[in-house]
Amino acid sequence: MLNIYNSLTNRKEVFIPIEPHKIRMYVCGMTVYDYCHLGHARVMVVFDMVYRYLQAAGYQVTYVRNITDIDDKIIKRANENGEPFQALTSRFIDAMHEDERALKILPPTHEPRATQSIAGMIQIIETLIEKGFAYVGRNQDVYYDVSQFEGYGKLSGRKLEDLRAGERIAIDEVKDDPLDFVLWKAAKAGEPAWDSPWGNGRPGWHIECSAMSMELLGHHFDIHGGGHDLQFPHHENEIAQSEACHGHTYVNVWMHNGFIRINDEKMSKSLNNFFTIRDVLQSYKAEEIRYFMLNSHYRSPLNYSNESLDNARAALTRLYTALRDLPVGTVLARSDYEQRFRAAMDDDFNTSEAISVLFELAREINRVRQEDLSQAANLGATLKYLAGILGLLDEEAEAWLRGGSQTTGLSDATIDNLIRQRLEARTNKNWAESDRIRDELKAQGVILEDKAGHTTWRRA
RNA sequence: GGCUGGGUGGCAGAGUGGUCAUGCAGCGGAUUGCAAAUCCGUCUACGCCGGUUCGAUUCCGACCCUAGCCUCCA
Repeated sequence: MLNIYNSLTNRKEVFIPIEPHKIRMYVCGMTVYDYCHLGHARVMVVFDMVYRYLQAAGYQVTYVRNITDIDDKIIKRANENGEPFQALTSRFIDAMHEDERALKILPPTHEPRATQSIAGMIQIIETLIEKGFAYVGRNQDVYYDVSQFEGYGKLSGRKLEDLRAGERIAIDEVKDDPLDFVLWKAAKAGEPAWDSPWGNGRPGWHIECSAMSMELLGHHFDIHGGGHDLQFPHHENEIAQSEACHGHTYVNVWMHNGFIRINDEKMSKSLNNFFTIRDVLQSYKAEEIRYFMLNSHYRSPLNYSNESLDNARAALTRLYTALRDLPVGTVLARSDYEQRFRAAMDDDFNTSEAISVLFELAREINRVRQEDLSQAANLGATLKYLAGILGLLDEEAEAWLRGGSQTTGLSDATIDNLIRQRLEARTNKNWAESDRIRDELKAQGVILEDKAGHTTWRRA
């Protein structure tokens, strides 16, 4: 039985889909004006893991992850670059897809863009105005009237008076209440704009997700996810808009992933302490990034450091080493390993515990491979199968181990050649020469392992 | 100030009212020409102070420290 922690109720709940065997899930994606950083990578990886596991658990999942391709930052950046905003966004959408492919992120079922749902947004705003939840402000922007929505604050656990008492609420003459948020922004000269009943303008940030999710998933769906920082105000506002518009529950389960940190501080654009995915891919394999993220629970903060990535590399090396040289096997049906793996995943996606099962499989493979190779192969198939649910261990073991972090100066052919020379020395019991060659390779980041009849190698 | 979280062994990171997380590192052994890899064994824990309990790292309360949100942010 699957349990998911629901940010709306602050506790784990038994998950019951609205329609049996089907799940409709929406995740807030990127605003595309720059390269994705590790924080974005975490959202991608976490919800990719969720998507994969829900499917492995037998659900038919419709997964929507949007792209925000119009907003103030995009306009600003496009102006700085002196290019149309569409040129900017399409470039970074391509870059994002490249990063996702590297990280083995499965494409969502739908990937809608804000600019393609303007009509839907206008429709919602019109309904909100009709129902008295929205008004045109003194600057021609359209605002949501927070005081009209009874449940405002239920997701983030805030009360309106607490919010008003907040230190950072600025007085704003154009709104009735400083907490009211913008649904539609009137365009200034030269800004991208769409025609609307309130004049030329563009959507506010929150409305796009209400419109896109509604178009693709209906007015009521199962899971809505995103980074923890979106809980307030973004998701709170989404609930306010959608539920005021349709008059019933918008989403059953809200999921929020924790942040990536640098030196115990949130990684973010505003703090300028971020690493882009492509930065990190210079020194580490994508799978190492993925493992690093999955090794801790999705709601925990995750401190980024080279040590953590090195750790991930060592862990993956151990798993791939167990898989190396195994014949093809059959996945063990209903094994104790699989049951414990699923039990861990059913407990709010406890990937850390699920991964520990992978290591137990690896140990068992190593234990039995001498006496019972076919059993080892079956265990190996089981290991690959379970790891696959997390999007791990998808590579061929030998290739992964030889791949290393980055290509060393030595070519595979050179390495093989040196190994041949060393083999000759060993046949003649010329240990000094044999060790010299091994040290030489080690200095180049190549580690040798002498087996019964042959020598294998891997890059450190 | 309001609201959420978190403090676990050398490091990373799960979890539990009374037997093991797991990975890396350390130590001892097996194996090896020596290594590497692997296997077996093994050591360093649960912020602080009280309470509940036969027993608490795990439940309750206070305290200290720390992160996040309250402004764009994954």
